[in-house]
Amino acid sequence: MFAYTILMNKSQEDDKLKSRIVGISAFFHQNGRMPSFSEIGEIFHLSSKSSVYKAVGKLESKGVLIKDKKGKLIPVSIKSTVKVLGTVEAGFPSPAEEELADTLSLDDLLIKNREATFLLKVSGDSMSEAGILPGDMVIVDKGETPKSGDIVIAEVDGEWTMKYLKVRGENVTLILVPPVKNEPTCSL
Amino acid sequence: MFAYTILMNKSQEDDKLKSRIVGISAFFHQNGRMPSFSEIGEIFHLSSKSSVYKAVGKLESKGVLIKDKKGKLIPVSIKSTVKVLGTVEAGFPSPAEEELADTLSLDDLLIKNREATFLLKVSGDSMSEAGILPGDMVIVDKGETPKSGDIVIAEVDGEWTMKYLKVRGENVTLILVPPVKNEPTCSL
DNA sequence: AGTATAGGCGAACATATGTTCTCTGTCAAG
DNA sequence: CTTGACAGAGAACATATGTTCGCCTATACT
Repeated sequence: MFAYTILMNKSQEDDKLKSRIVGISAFFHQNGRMPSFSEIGEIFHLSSKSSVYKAVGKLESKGVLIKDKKGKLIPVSIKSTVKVLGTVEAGFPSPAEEELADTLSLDDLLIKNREATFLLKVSGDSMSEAGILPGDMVIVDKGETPKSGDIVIAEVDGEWTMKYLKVRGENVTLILVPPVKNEPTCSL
Repeated sequence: MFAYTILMNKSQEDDKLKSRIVGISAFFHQNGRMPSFSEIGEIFHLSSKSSVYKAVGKLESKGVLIKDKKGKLIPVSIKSTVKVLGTVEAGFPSPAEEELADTLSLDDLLIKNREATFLLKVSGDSMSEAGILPGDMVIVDKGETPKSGDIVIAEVDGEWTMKYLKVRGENVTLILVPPVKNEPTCSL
């Protein structure tokens, strides 16, 4: 009939918030959109929309959720999918480290200009020294203007090959955009 | 006062549909959600929701859009971000090829188990033969059970290194999942 | 004791939502 | 010229939406 509030300490409260975020995240990745307030009610096991409203407001004040000007939820940290950890030699992530892990989306990390980006498969081994082996796939951004030192895809004598772009003067219009500084490609 | 329909031939019709999909895609990537029917009306320059309903139904019959059981639009080809093309040697994509290009999301391509996937930076050069150079980032899926021949991240004498897993008998629990067959890693 | 606070329920409200209906004008085919 | 198909407008409808208010209970703090 009435609500029986179960008080909890700080860590329990954090666990509660985290599990709620996980629930919303699961809904988002399953349905391709953010849940409505009544749907959040089902996720949180709240039978009242006003309770959902308060809970969402709390999550919003913590910066986990953001609303539209129309009140609709927009995915912010929800959309990000991969946790980022340290180096391999530094040791593998412990559960404690996972808590502090930052998350990001591979799409957002690797793609700058969505319309001008392509995926190509490499068949030659001309760039094997740079870690690009035959069979790898490369992400190409043809919207960027190539800088000297970049790896570019250029037409040489009617054939397309991957080369370093070293000096100016060549009429090359397509480059391989480096998502990380000094690491000019992504092979997989 | 009334609608003046401008009839158009086949290619013009395709252009119209494509521009509408582009409009919806732009809305999705800008707002993080699919537009409502009234918002689609603004995108399509339709002042009536029923016209939007018909237009959406047409797009739906072509498989470009899919609806919930609740009538809400879910992103399908909209979410995908990168066009996939042929090999480098096969020649660079012409505008005609771009039309036929398939699109996919890097997240969906590279990540199987979202909760168990991490991003690690490589500092050693133990796997340089496989194209994994120092400074590269690798995608690790610790939810998969390693197969022989996979590249795994294992603890050897208290240190974490990347090695090939060749035979059984080692107590390794974390592997590097190969998103493409015979290409067991992604470096960038 | 009493008071305050936090979290939840339920009702109410204005608006937005998807859906269906009829109607109007334009074009192409008969 | 007539007919039918097509695309859009406009109104109507049932439901879903986000938001606000008042009331409740259980704990925490004087």
